[in-house]
Amino acid sequence: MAAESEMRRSDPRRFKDAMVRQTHWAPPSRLSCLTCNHLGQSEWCVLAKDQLEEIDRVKTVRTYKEGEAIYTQGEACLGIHCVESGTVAMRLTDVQGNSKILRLAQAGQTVGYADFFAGKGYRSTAYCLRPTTVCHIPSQDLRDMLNRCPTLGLAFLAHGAEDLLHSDTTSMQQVTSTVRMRVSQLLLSLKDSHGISESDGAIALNLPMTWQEAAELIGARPETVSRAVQGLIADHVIQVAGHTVKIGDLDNLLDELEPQTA
Amino acid sequence: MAAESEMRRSDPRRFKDAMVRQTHWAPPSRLSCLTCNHLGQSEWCVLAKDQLEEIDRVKTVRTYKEGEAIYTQGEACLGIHCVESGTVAMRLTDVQGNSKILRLAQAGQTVGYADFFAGKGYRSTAYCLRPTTVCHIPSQDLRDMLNRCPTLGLAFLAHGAEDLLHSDTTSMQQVTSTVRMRVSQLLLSLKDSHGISESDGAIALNLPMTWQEAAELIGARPETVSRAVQGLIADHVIQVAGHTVKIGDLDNLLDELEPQTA
DNA sequence: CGGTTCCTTGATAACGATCAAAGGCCGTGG
DNA sequence: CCACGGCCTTTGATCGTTATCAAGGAACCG
Repeated sequence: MAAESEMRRSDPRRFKDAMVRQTHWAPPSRLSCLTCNHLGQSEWCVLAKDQLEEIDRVKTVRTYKEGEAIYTQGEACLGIHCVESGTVAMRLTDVQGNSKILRLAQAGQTVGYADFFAGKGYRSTAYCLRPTTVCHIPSQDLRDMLNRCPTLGLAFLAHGAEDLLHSDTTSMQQVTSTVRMRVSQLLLSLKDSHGISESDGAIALNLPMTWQEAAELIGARPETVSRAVQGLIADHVIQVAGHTVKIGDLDNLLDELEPQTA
Repeated sequence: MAAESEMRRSDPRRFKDAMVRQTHWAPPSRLSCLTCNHLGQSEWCVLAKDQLEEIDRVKTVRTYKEGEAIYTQGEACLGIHCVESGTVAMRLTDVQGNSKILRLAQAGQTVGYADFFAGKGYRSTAYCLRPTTVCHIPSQDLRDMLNRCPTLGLAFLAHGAEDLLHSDTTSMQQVTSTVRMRVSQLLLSLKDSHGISESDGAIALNLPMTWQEAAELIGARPETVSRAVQGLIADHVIQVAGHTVKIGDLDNLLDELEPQTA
Protein backbone atom coordinates (compact mmCIF):
# COMPACT_ATOMS: atom_id res chain seq x y z
CA MET A 1 0.00 0.00 0.00
CA ALA A 2 2.87 2.32 0.74
CA ALA A 3 4.25 1.50 -2.68
CA GLU A 4 0.95 2.22 -4.33
CA SER A 5 0.78 5.52 -2.54
CA GLU A 6 4.27 6.37 -3.67
CA MET A 7 3.37 5.60 -7.26
CA ARG A 8 0.24 7.63 -7.14
CA ARG A 9 2.15 10.66 -5.98
CA SER A 10 4.41 10.74 -8.98
CA ASP A 11 1.78 12.45 -11.08
CA PRO A 12 3.88 14.29 -13.64
CA ARG A 13 1.61 17.29 -13.88
CA ARG A 14 1.80 18.03 -10.23
CA PHE A 15 5.51 17.63 -10.18
CA LYS A 16 5.96 20.28 -12.81
CA ASP A 17 3.60 22.59 -10.92
CA ALA A 18 5.67 22.09 -7.83
CA MET A 19 8.93 22.87 -9.56
CA VAL A 20 7.57 26.09 -10.94
CA ARG A 21 6.64 27.17 -7.48
CA GLN A 22 10.05 26.53 -6.01
CA THR A 23 11.44 29.98 -6.54
CA HIS A 24 12.81 31.68 -3.42
CA TRP A 25 14.76 29.15 -1.45
CA ALA A 26 17.41 29.10 1.23
CA PRO A 27 19.60 26.04 1.61
CA PRO A 28 18.00 23.98 4.41
CA SER A 29 21.22 23.67 6.38
CA ARG A 30 21.22 27.41 7.02
CA LEU A 31 17.83 27.55 8.68
CA SER A 32 17.80 28.94 12.18
CA CYS A 33 14.85 29.17 14.53
CA LEU A 34 16.02 32.65 15.47
CA THR A 35 15.37 33.94 11.99
CA CYS A 36 12.45 31.68 11.15
CA ASN A 37 9.67 33.62 9.50
CA HIS A 38 7.05 31.55 11.21
CA LEU A 39 8.41 31.88 14.72
CA GLY A 40 5.71 34.34 15.64
CA GLN A 41 2.91 31.94 14.79
CA SER A 42 4.41 28.83 16.27
CA GLU A 43 4.52 27.49 19.80
CA TRP A 44 8.27 28.01 19.81
CA CYS A 45 7.89 31.74 20.16
CA VAL A 46 7.57 31.30 23.93
CA LEU A 47 11.23 30.24 24.11
CA ALA A 48 14.06 32.58 25.01
CA LYS A 49 16.89 33.31 22.59
CA ASP A 50 19.31 30.84 24.14
CA GLN A 51 16.67 28.16 24.18
CA LEU A 52 16.02 28.69 20.50
CA GLU A 53 19.73 28.39 19.92
CA GLU A 54 19.66 25.08 21.69
CA ILE A 55 16.84 23.89 19.46
CA ASP A 56 18.99 24.96 16.54
CA ARG A 57 21.77 22.72 17.79
CA VAL A 58 19.69 19.60 18.29
CA LYS A 59 17.30 19.84 15.38
CA THR A 60 17.67 18.20 12.02
CA VAL A 61 16.48 19.93 8.91
CA ARG A 62 15.33 17.99 5.94
CA THR A 63 13.59 18.71 2.69
CA TYR A 64 11.04 16.23 1.47
CA LYS A 65 9.82 15.72 -2.03
CA GLU A 66 6.18 15.68 -2.94
CA GLY A 67 4.56 12.51 -1.69
CA GLU A 68 7.28 11.65 0.80
CA ALA A 69 6.21 10.70 4.29
CA ILE A 70 7.62 12.56 7.26
CA TYR A 71 6.44 9.77 9.50
CA THR A 72 4.19 6.78 9.09
CA GLN A 73 1.27 5.49 11.08
CA GLY A 74 2.36 2.79 13.50
CA GLU A 75 6.00 3.87 13.76
CA ALA A 76 7.47 4.74 17.12
CA CYS A 77 7.40 8.46 17.71
CA LEU A 78 10.94 9.80 17.60
CA GLY A 79 10.15 13.45 17.89
CA ILE A 80 8.09 16.24 16.47
CA HIS A 81 8.33 18.14 13.24
CA CYS A 82 8.02 21.80 12.51
CA VAL A 83 7.02 22.70 8.97
CA GLU A 84 9.26 25.44 7.64
CA SER A 85 7.76 25.56 4.18
CA GLY A 86 5.42 23.48 2.08
CA THR A 87 2.22 21.66 2.91
CA VAL A 88 1.74 18.50 4.90
CA ALA A 89 -1.28 16.21 5.09
CA MET A 90 -2.11 13.90 7.98
CA ARG A 91 -3.70 10.70 6.78
CA LEU A 92 -5.41 8.16 8.99
CA THR A 93 -5.91 4.63 7.72
CA ASP A 94 -8.14 2.15 9.53
CA VAL A 95 -7.92 -1.63 9.73
CA GLN A 96 -10.26 -2.07 6.78
CA GLY A 97 -8.01 0.02 4.60
CA ASN A 98 -10.18 3.11 4.48
CA SER A 99 -8.15 6.22 4.59
CA LYS A 100 -8.95 9.84 5.16
CA ILE A 101 -6.95 13.03 5.33
CA LEU A 102 -7.60 14.49 8.76
CA ARG A 103 -6.09 17.92 8.32
CA LEU A 104 -3.38 19.88 6.61
CA ALA A 105 -0.40 21.58 8.17
CA GLN A 106 1.11 24.68 6.61
CA ALA A 107 4.39 26.44 7.18
CA GLY A 108 4.84 27.40 10.82
CA GLN A 109 2.80 24.52 12.16
CA THR A 110 4.15 21.66 14.15
CA VAL A 111 3.05 18.14 13.30
CA GLY A 112 3.26 14.95 15.30
CA TYR A 113 3.05 16.69 18.64
CA ALA A 114 -0.20 15.00 19.65
CA ASP A 115 1.28 11.58 19.05
CA PHE A 116 4.39 12.57 20.93
CA PHE A 117 2.40 13.57 23.98
CA ALA A 118 0.11 10.57 23.80
CA GLY A 119 3.25 8.46 23.81
CA LYS A 120 1.94 5.54 21.78
CA GLY A 121 3.69 5.97 18.48
CA TYR A 122 2.40 7.78 15.42
CA ARG A 123 -1.28 7.24 14.90
CA SER A 124 -1.46 8.77 11.47
CA THR A 125 0.86 9.33 8.54
CA ALA A 126 2.18 12.78 7.71
CA TYR A 127 3.20 13.17 4.09
CA CYS A 128 4.01 16.10 1.92
CA LEU A 129 1.61 17.47 -0.64
CA ARG A 130 4.32 19.83 -1.84
CA PRO A 131 8.08 19.92 -1.57
CA THR A 132 8.44 20.64 2.10
CA THR A 133 11.18 21.57 4.50
CA VAL A 134 10.82 20.33 8.03
CA CYS A 135 12.77 20.81 11.24
CA HIS A 136 12.87 17.64 13.28
CA ILE A 137 13.27 17.90 17.05
CA PRO A 138 14.19 14.60 18.73
CA SER A 139 12.00 13.38 21.58
CA GLN A 140 14.62 13.53 24.28
CA ASP A 141 15.63 17.08 23.52
CA LEU A 142 12.00 18.11 23.42
CA ARG A 143 11.44 16.49 26.79
CA ASP A 144 14.39 18.38 28.22
CA MET A 145 13.12 21.60 26.81
CA LEU A 146 9.63 21.03 28.18
CA ASN A 147 11.10 20.52 31.62
CA ARG A 148 13.13 23.66 31.41
CA CYS A 149 10.40 25.73 29.85
CA PRO A 150 6.93 24.72 31.06
CA THR A 151 5.40 27.50 29.01
CA LEU A 152 6.23 25.48 25.93
CA GLY A 153 3.87 22.78 27.13
CA LEU A 154 1.12 25.33 27.51
CA ALA A 155 1.77 26.55 24.00
CA PHE A 156 1.28 23.05 22.67
CA LEU A 157 -1.82 22.74 24.78
CA ALA A 158 -3.26 25.80 23.09
CA HIS A 159 -2.34 24.38 19.71
CA GLY A 160 -3.96 21.08 20.60
CA ALA A 161 -7.12 22.84 21.69
CA GLU A 162 -7.27 24.53 18.29
CA ASP A 163 -6.84 21.27 16.46
CA LEU A 164 -9.54 19.71 18.58
CA LEU A 165 -11.96 22.50 17.83
CA HIS A 166 -11.16 22.24 14.15
CA SER A 167 -11.76 18.54 14.25
CA ASP A 168 -15.06 19.01 16.05
CA THR A 169 -16.16 21.66 13.59
CA THR A 170 -15.39 19.61 10.51
CA SER A 171 -17.02 16.60 12.11
CA MET A 172 -20.13 18.72 12.41
CA GLN A 173 -19.90 19.97 8.83
CA GLN A 174 -19.51 16.42 7.62
CA VAL A 175 -22.98 15.72 8.93
CA THR A 176 -24.79 18.94 8.23
CA SER A 177 -23.56 20.06 4.85
CA THR A 178 -23.48 18.71 1.33
CA VAL A 179 -20.36 17.88 -0.63
CA ARG A 180 -20.77 21.05 -2.64
CA MET A 181 -20.78 23.09 0.55
CA ARG A 182 -17.78 21.23 1.90
CA VAL A 183 -15.83 21.82 -1.30
CA SER A 184 -16.64 25.52 -1.06
CA GLN A 185 -15.57 25.54 2.57
CA LEU A 186 -12.30 23.86 1.66
CA LEU A 187 -11.52 26.40 -1.02
CA LEU A 188 -12.26 29.21 1.39
CA SER A 189 -10.03 27.72 4.04
CA LEU A 190 -7.17 27.42 1.55
CA LYS A 191 -7.58 30.99 0.39
CA ASP A 192 -5.29 32.47 3.04
CA SER A 193 -2.45 30.01 2.74
CA HIS A 194 -2.54 29.33 -1.01
CA GLY A 195 -4.44 32.17 -2.57
CA ILE A 196 -3.03 35.01 -4.63
CA SER A 197 -5.03 38.17 -5.17
CA GLU A 198 -5.15 39.21 -8.78
CA SER A 199 -5.37 42.66 -10.28
CA ASP A 200 -9.06 42.34 -11.12
CA GLY A 201 -9.96 41.51 -7.54
CA ALA A 202 -10.26 37.81 -8.26
CA ILE A 203 -8.37 35.25 -6.23
CA ALA A 204 -6.22 32.55 -7.78
CA LEU A 205 -5.97 29.49 -5.63
CA ASN A 206 -3.23 26.97 -6.17
CA LEU A 207 -4.59 23.72 -4.82
CA PRO A 208 -1.77 21.98 -2.94
CA MET A 209 -3.39 18.62 -3.65
CA THR A 210 -5.20 16.57 -6.24
CA TRP A 211 -8.99 16.65 -6.31
CA GLN A 212 -8.81 13.10 -5.17
CA GLU A 213 -7.00 14.18 -2.04
CA ALA A 214 -9.48 16.99 -1.58
CA ALA A 215 -12.15 14.32 -1.57
CA GLU A 216 -10.31 12.41 1.11
CA LEU A 217 -10.07 15.57 3.14
CA ILE A 218 -13.76 16.41 3.07
CA GLY A 219 -14.89 12.82 3.40
CA ALA A 220 -16.38 12.14 0.01
CA ARG A 221 -15.70 10.15 -3.15
CA PRO A 222 -13.61 11.66 -5.94
CA GLU A 223 -16.50 11.35 -8.42
CA THR A 224 -18.81 13.25 -6.11
CA VAL A 225 -16.26 16.00 -5.61
CA SER A 226 -15.71 16.23 -9.33
CA ARG A 227 -19.43 16.68 -9.87
CA ALA A 228 -19.64 19.29 -7.14
CA VAL A 229 -16.76 21.21 -8.70
CA GLN A 230 -18.35 21.02 -12.14
CA GLY A 231 -21.51 22.35 -10.58
CA LEU A 232 -19.69 25.31 -9.07
CA ILE A 233 -18.08 25.97 -12.44
CA ALA A 234 -21.43 25.76 -14.23
CA ASP A 235 -22.86 28.29 -11.78
CA HIS A 236 -19.91 30.62 -12.38
CA VAL A 237 -18.78 30.51 -8.79
CA ILE A 238 -15.29 29.37 -9.69
CA GLN A 239 -13.14 28.67 -12.71
CA VAL A 240 -10.83 25.71 -12.72
CA ALA A 241 -7.74 24.92 -14.75
CA GLY A 242 -5.86 21.90 -13.49
CA HIS A 243 -5.14 22.53 -9.88
CA THR A 244 -5.67 26.23 -10.10
CA VAL A 245 -8.99 27.59 -8.95
CA LYS A 246 -10.00 31.09 -9.78
CA ILE A 247 -12.55 32.72 -7.50
CA GLY A 248 -14.14 35.61 -9.32
CA ASP A 249 -16.29 36.91 -6.52
CA LEU A 250 -15.65 35.71 -3.02
CA ASP A 251 -19.24 36.47 -2.04
CA ASN A 252 -20.54 33.86 -4.44
CA LEU A 253 -18.43 31.25 -2.73
CA LEU A 254 -19.55 32.45 0.68
CA ASP A 255 -23.15 32.14 -0.45
CA GLU A 256 -22.51 28.47 -1.10
CA LEU A 257 -22.13 27.92 2.62
CA GLU A 258 -25.69 29.03 3.33
CA PRO A 259 -28.21 26.19 3.47
CA GLN A 260 -30.81 26.90 0.77
CA THR A 261 -30.06 29.78 -1.54
CA ALA A 262 -29.89 30.28 -5.28
CA MET B 1 -33.30 27.74 22.58
CA ALA B 2 -31.90 27.18 26.05
CA ALA B 3 -35.44 27.13 27.35
CA GLU B 4 -36.49 24.61 24.76
CA SER B 5 -33.55 22.45 25.67
CA GLU B 6 -34.49 22.64 29.32
CA MET B 7 -38.02 21.58 28.51
CA ARG B 8 -36.93 18.69 26.44
CA ARG B 9 -34.83 17.33 29.26
CA SER B 10 -37.71 17.12 31.68
CA ASP B 11 -38.87 13.85 30.23
CA PRO B 12 -40.56 12.22 33.19
CA ARG B 13 -39.50 8.70 32.33
CA ARG B 14 -35.88 9.53 32.30
CA PHE B 15 -36.19 11.36 35.54
CA LYS B 16 -37.56 8.32 37.25
CA ASP B 17 -34.82 6.17 35.72
CA ALA B 18 -32.30 8.58 37.07
CA MET B 19 -33.74 8.56 40.54
CA VAL B 20 -33.70 4.82 40.68
CA ARG B 21 -30.02 4.84 39.87
CA GLN B 22 -29.17 7.33 42.59
CA THR B 23 -28.36 4.78 45.26
CA HIS B 24 -24.87 5.06 46.76
CA TRP B 25 -24.14 8.67 47.38
CA ALA B 26 -21.83 10.73 49.52
CA PRO B 27 -22.71 14.32 50.33
CA PRO B 28 -20.81 16.44 47.80
CA SER B 29 -19.28 18.69 50.41
CA ARG B 30 -17.21 15.81 51.77
CA LEU B 31 -15.44 14.99 48.54
CA SER B 32 -11.69 15.18 48.66
CA CYS B 33 -9.28 14.72 45.79
CA LEU B 34 -7.11 12.63 48.08
CA THR B 35 -9.74 9.96 48.40
CA CYS B 36 -11.26 10.36 44.95
CA ASN B 37 -11.83 6.99 43.34
CA HIS B 38 -10.97 8.34 39.95
CA LEU B 39 -7.71 9.95 40.91
CA GLY B 40 -5.71 7.20 39.31
CA GLN B 41 -7.31 7.73 35.90
CA SER B 42 -7.28 11.50 35.91
CA GLU B 43 -4.57 14.02 35.09
CA TRP B 44 -4.56 15.10 38.73
CA CYS B 45 -2.72 11.98 39.80
CA VAL B 46 0.56 13.66 38.89
CA LEU B 47 0.11 16.08 41.78
CA ALA B 48 1.71 15.60 45.18
CA LYS B 49 -0.36 15.21 48.34
CA ASP B 50 -0.05 18.83 49.42
CA GLN B 51 -0.95 20.00 45.96
CA LEU B 52 -4.07 17.89 45.97
CA GLU B 53 -4.94 19.40 49.32
CA GLU B 54 -4.62 22.80 47.79
CA ILE B 55 -6.99 21.81 45.01
CA ASP B 56 -9.36 20.65 47.71
CA ARG B 57 -9.24 24.09 49.24
CA VAL B 58 -9.92 26.04 46.09
CA LYS B 59 -12.37 23.78 44.35
CA THR B 60 -16.13 24.00 44.43
CA VAL B 61 -18.22 20.87 44.37
CA ARG B 62 -21.65 20.88 42.89
CA THR B 63 -24.25 18.34 41.98
CA TYR B 64 -26.22 18.92 38.83
CA LYS B 65 -29.57 17.51 37.90
CA GLU B 66 -30.20 15.74 34.67
CA GLY B 67 -30.24 18.21 31.81
CA GLU B 68 -28.46 20.97 33.68
CA ALA B 69 -25.58 22.66 31.94
CA ILE B 70 -22.19 22.82 33.61
CA TYR B 71 -21.19 25.53 31.19
CA THR B 72 -22.62 26.96 28.03
CA GLN B 73 -21.16 27.62 24.61
CA GLY B 74 -20.09 31.23 24.28
CA GLU B 75 -19.62 31.89 27.99
CA ALA B 76 -16.29 33.05 29.30
CA CYS B 77 -14.25 30.17 30.62
CA LEU B 78 -13.99 30.46 34.38
CA GLY B 79 -12.23 27.19 35.03
CA ILE B 80 -12.32 23.50 34.38
CA HIS B 81 -14.54 20.78 35.71
CA CYS B 82 -13.72 17.33 36.94
CA VAL B 83 -16.55 14.81 36.79
CA GLU B 84 -16.81 12.91 40.05
CA SER B 85 -19.85 10.88 39.11
CA GLY B 86 -22.47 10.87 36.40
CA THR B 87 -22.27 11.42 32.66
CA VAL B 88 -21.68 14.63 30.79
CA ALA B 89 -22.25 15.40 27.11
CA MET B 90 -20.48 18.10 25.14
CA ARG B 91 -22.77 19.66 22.59
CA LEU B 92 -21.67 21.92 19.77
CA THR B 93 -24.21 24.18 18.09
CA ASP B 94 -23.44 26.04 14.89
CA VAL B 95 -24.77 29.34 13.60
CA GLN B 96 -27.52 27.63 11.64
CA GLY B 97 -28.81 25.97 14.75
CA ASN B 98 -27.56 22.49 13.97
CA SER B 99 -26.32 20.75 17.02
CA LYS B 100 -24.31 17.64 17.64
CA ILE B 101 -22.99 15.86 20.67
CA LEU B 102 -19.24 15.70 20.25
CA ARG B 103 -18.35 13.28 23.01
CA LEU B 104 -19.27 12.09 26.44
CA ALA B 105 -17.33 12.46 29.65
CA GLN B 106 -17.60 9.89 32.40
CA ALA B 107 -16.55 9.95 36.02
CA GLY B 108 -12.87 10.74 36.39
CA GLN B 109 -12.68 12.84 33.25
CA THR B 110 -12.06 16.53 33.16
CA VAL B 111 -14.19 18.69 30.89
CA GLY B 112 -13.64 22.19 29.61
CA TYR B 113 -9.88 21.94 29.71
CA ALA B 114 -9.45 22.45 25.98
CA ASP B 115 -11.45 25.64 26.07
CA PHE B 116 -9.51 26.78 29.09
CA PHE B 117 -6.21 26.34 27.31
CA ALA B 118 -7.45 27.85 24.07
CA GLY B 119 -8.46 30.87 26.13
CA LYS B 120 -11.40 31.98 24.02
CA GLY B 121 -14.35 31.05 26.18
CA TYR B 122 -16.36 27.86 26.03
CA ARG B 123 -16.85 26.63 22.52
CA SER B 124 -19.37 23.96 23.34
CA THR B 125 -21.94 23.30 26.02
CA ALA B 126 -21.41 20.64 28.66
CA TYR B 127 -24.60 19.34 30.15
CA CYS B 128 -25.48 16.38 32.28
CA LEU B 129 -27.15 13.29 30.91
CA ARG B 130 -27.45 11.96 34.43
CA PRO B 131 -27.37 13.49 37.87
CA THR B 132 -23.75 14.45 38.06
CA THR B 133 -21.32 15.69 40.66
CA VAL B 134 -18.57 17.94 39.44
CA CYS B 135 -15.55 19.56 41.03
CA HIS B 136 -14.93 23.02 39.66
CA ILE B 137 -11.39 24.41 39.71
CA PRO B 138 -11.23 28.16 39.08
CA SER B 139 -8.99 29.41 36.27
CA GLN B 140 -6.61 31.38 38.41
CA ASP B 141 -5.93 28.54 40.81
CA LEU B 142 -5.41 26.21 37.90
CA ARG B 143 -2.95 28.63 36.35
CA ASP B 144 -1.05 28.79 39.62
CA MET B 145 -0.97 25.05 39.88
CA LEU B 146 0.25 24.69 36.30
CA ASN B 147 3.11 27.04 37.05
CA ARG B 148 4.08 25.14 40.15
CA CYS B 149 3.62 21.72 38.62
CA PRO B 150 4.50 21.65 34.94
CA THR B 151 3.81 17.94 34.84
CA LEU B 152 0.15 18.74 35.17
CA GLY B 153 0.30 20.51 31.84
CA LEU B 154 1.81 17.45 30.25
CA ALA B 155 -0.95 15.32 31.73
CA PHE B 156 -3.54 17.53 30.09
CA LEU B 157 -1.56 17.36 26.89
CA ALA B 158 -1.81 13.59 26.95
CA HIS B 159 -5.52 13.82 27.63
CA GLY B 160 -5.93 16.27 24.77
CA ALA B 161 -4.07 13.96 22.45
CA GLU B 162 -6.48 11.17 23.35
CA ASP B 163 -9.50 13.35 22.69
CA LEU B 164 -8.02 14.40 19.38
CA LEU B 165 -7.47 10.82 18.32
CA HIS B 166 -10.98 9.92 19.38
CA SER B 167 -12.33 12.81 17.41
CA ASP B 168 -10.34 11.78 14.35
CA THR B 169 -11.46 8.19 14.63
CA THR B 170 -15.14 9.02 14.92
CA SER B 171 -14.78 11.49 12.09
CA MET B 172 -13.51 8.59 10.01
CA GLN B 173 -16.29 6.27 11.11
CA GLN B 174 -18.83 8.91 10.25
CA VAL B 175 -17.74 8.61 6.64
CA THR B 176 -16.98 4.93 6.32
CA SER B 177 -19.69 3.19 8.28
CA THR B 178 -23.46 2.98 8.24
CA VAL B 179 -25.76 4.17 10.99
CA ARG B 180 -26.30 0.59 12.07
CA MET B 181 -22.58 0.12 12.49
CA ARG B 182 -22.26 3.39 14.37
CA VAL B 183 -25.06 2.44 16.72
CA SER B 184 -23.32 -0.86 17.39
CA GLN B 185 -20.07 0.95 17.96
CA LEU B 186 -21.74 3.31 20.40
CA LEU B 187 -23.24 0.47 22.41
CA LEU B 188 -19.87 -1.23 22.56
CA SER B 189 -18.16 1.92 23.72
CA LEU B 190 -20.71 2.37 26.50
CA LYS B 191 -20.34 -1.21 27.62
CA ASP B 192 -17.46 -0.52 29.99
CA SER B 193 -18.87 2.55 31.68
CA HIS B 194 -22.56 1.65 31.74
CA GLY B 195 -22.77 -2.09 31.28
CA ILE B 196 -23.61 -4.67 33.91
CA SER B 197 -22.74 -8.30 33.39
CA GLU B 198 -25.65 -10.60 34.07
CA SER B 199 -25.65 -14.13 35.39
CA ASP B 200 -26.33 -15.67 31.98
CA GLY B 201 -23.32 -13.96 30.44
CA ALA B 202 -25.42 -11.27 28.80
CA ILE B 203 -24.68 -7.62 29.30
CA ALA B 204 -27.29 -5.11 30.39
CA LEU B 205 -26.55 -1.64 29.20
CA ASN B 206 -28.20 1.34 30.78
CA LEU B 207 -28.17 4.01 28.13
CA PRO B 208 -27.30 7.30 29.82
CA MET B 209 -29.19 9.20 27.11
CA THR B 210 -32.29 9.17 24.96
CA TRP B 211 -32.10 7.57 21.54
CA GLN B 212 -32.49 11.03 20.20
CA GLU B 213 -29.28 12.05 21.91
CA ALA B 214 -27.62 8.89 20.69
CA ALA B 215 -28.53 10.03 17.20
CA GLU B 216 -26.93 13.39 17.82
CA LEU B 217 -23.82 11.65 19.05
CA ILE B 218 -23.35 9.44 16.01
CA GLY B 219 -24.42 12.11 13.54
CA ALA B 220 -27.73 10.76 12.32
CA ARG B 221 -31.46 11.48 12.55
CA PRO B 222 -33.52 9.98 15.36
CA GLU B 223 -35.76 8.12 12.89
CA THR B 224 -32.77 6.52 11.24
CA VAL B 225 -31.33 5.44 14.57
CA SER B 226 -34.66 4.02 15.60
CA ARG B 227 -34.78 1.96 12.44
CA ALA B 228 -31.23 0.77 12.94
CA VAL B 229 -32.03 -0.29 16.49
CA GLN B 230 -35.17 -2.08 15.35
CA GLY B 231 -33.03 -3.85 12.78
CA LEU B 232 -30.59 -4.99 15.42
CA ILE B 233 -33.49 -6.23 17.55
CA ALA B 234 -35.01 -8.07 14.60
CA ASP B 235 -31.68 -9.79 13.99
CA HIS B 236 -31.49 -10.79 17.66
CA VAL B 237 -28.30 -8.85 18.25
CA ILE B 238 -29.79 -6.86 21.10
CA GLN B 239 -32.97 -6.56 23.13
CA VAL B 240 -34.27 -3.18 24.09
CA ALA B 241 -36.63 -2.05 26.84
CA GLY B 242 -36.77 1.69 27.25
CA HIS B 243 -33.25 2.85 27.74
CA THR B 244 -31.94 -0.52 28.72
CA VAL B 245 -30.17 -2.53 26.06
CA LYS B 246 -29.46 -6.18 26.61
CA ILE B 247 -26.62 -7.67 24.66
CA GLY B 248 -27.05 -11.43 24.51
CA ASP B 249 -23.83 -12.29 22.74
CA LEU B 250 -21.12 -9.69 22.46
CA ASP B 251 -19.72 -11.38 19.37
CA ASN B 252 -22.88 -10.65 17.43
CA LEU B 253 -22.47 -6.99 18.16
CA LEU B 254 -18.80 -7.11 17.23
CA ASP B 255 -19.75 -8.73 13.92
CA GLU B 256 -21.85 -5.68 13.17
CA LEU B 257 -18.70 -3.62 12.88
CA GLU B 258 -17.39 -5.68 9.98
CA PRO B 259 -18.26 -4.28 6.54
CA GLN B 260 -20.36 -6.97 4.78
CA THR B 261 -21.27 -10.01 6.81
CA ALA B 262 -24.37 -12.00 7.80
C1' DC C 1 4.07 6.04 -28.24
C1' DG C 2 2.96 3.08 -24.01
C1' DG C 3 1.74 3.38 -19.50
C1' DT C 4 -0.02 5.45 -15.49
C1' DT C 5 -2.70 8.39 -12.85
C1' DC C 6 -6.12 11.57 -12.41
C1' DC C 7 -10.34 13.52 -13.92
C1' DT C 8 -14.86 13.38 -16.03
C1' DT C 9 -19.32 11.64 -17.14
C1' DG C 10 -23.18 8.41 -17.18
C1' DA C 11 -26.32 5.05 -15.11
C1' DT C 12 -27.92 2.90 -11.15
C1' DA C 13 -28.62 1.69 -6.44
C1' DA C 14 -28.54 2.32 -1.53
C1' DC C 15 -28.55 4.78 2.43
C1' DG C 16 -30.26 8.22 5.07
C1' DA C 17 -33.09 12.57 5.40
C1' DT C 18 -37.45 14.36 5.36
C1' DC C 19 -42.34 14.68 5.97
C1' DA C 20 -46.17 12.92 8.29
C1' DA C 21 -48.81 10.58 11.65
C1' DA C 22 -49.79 7.79 15.49
C1' DG C 23 -48.83 5.58 19.99
C1' DG C 24 -46.66 5.38 24.54
C1' DC C 25 -45.18 7.06 28.69
C1' DC C 26 -45.75 9.71 32.72
C1' DG C 27 -45.98 14.18 35.27
C1' DT C 28 -49.18 17.80 35.88
C1' DG C 29 -53.38 19.99 36.73
C1' DG C 30 -58.13 19.82 37.15
C1' DC D 1 -58.41 9.89 39.90
C1' DC D 2 -58.61 10.97 35.32
C1' DA D 3 -57.65 13.64 31.35
C1' DC D 4 -54.44 16.56 29.25
C1' DG D 5 -50.23 17.57 27.16
C1' DG D 6 -45.20 17.07 26.40
C1' DC D 7 -41.77 14.57 24.58
C1' DC D 8 -39.80 10.53 22.85
C1' DT D 9 -40.26 6.73 19.87
C1' DT D 10 -41.94 4.13 16.11
C1' DT D 11 -43.45 3.32 11.51
C1' DG D 12 -44.64 4.44 6.75
C1' DA D 13 -43.81 6.76 2.34
C1' DT D 14 -41.06 9.40 -0.49
C1' DC D 15 -37.21 12.06 -2.05
C1' DG D 16 -32.47 13.45 -2.49
C1' DT D 17 -27.72 13.00 -1.99
C1' DT D 18 -24.04 10.27 -2.41
C1' DA D 19 -21.73 5.84 -3.30
C1' DT D 20 -20.89 2.57 -6.63
C1' DC D 21 -19.88 0.58 -11.04
C1' DA D 22 -18.18 1.41 -15.48
C1' DA D 23 -15.92 3.51 -19.21
C1' DG D 24 -13.74 7.05 -21.78
C1' DG D 25 -10.55 10.96 -22.02
C1' DA D 26 -6.70 14.02 -20.86
C1' DA D 27 -2.13 14.95 -19.32
C1' DC D 28 2.48 13.78 -19.13
C1' DC D 29 6.68 10.87 -18.16
C1' DG D 30 9.94 7.75 -19.86
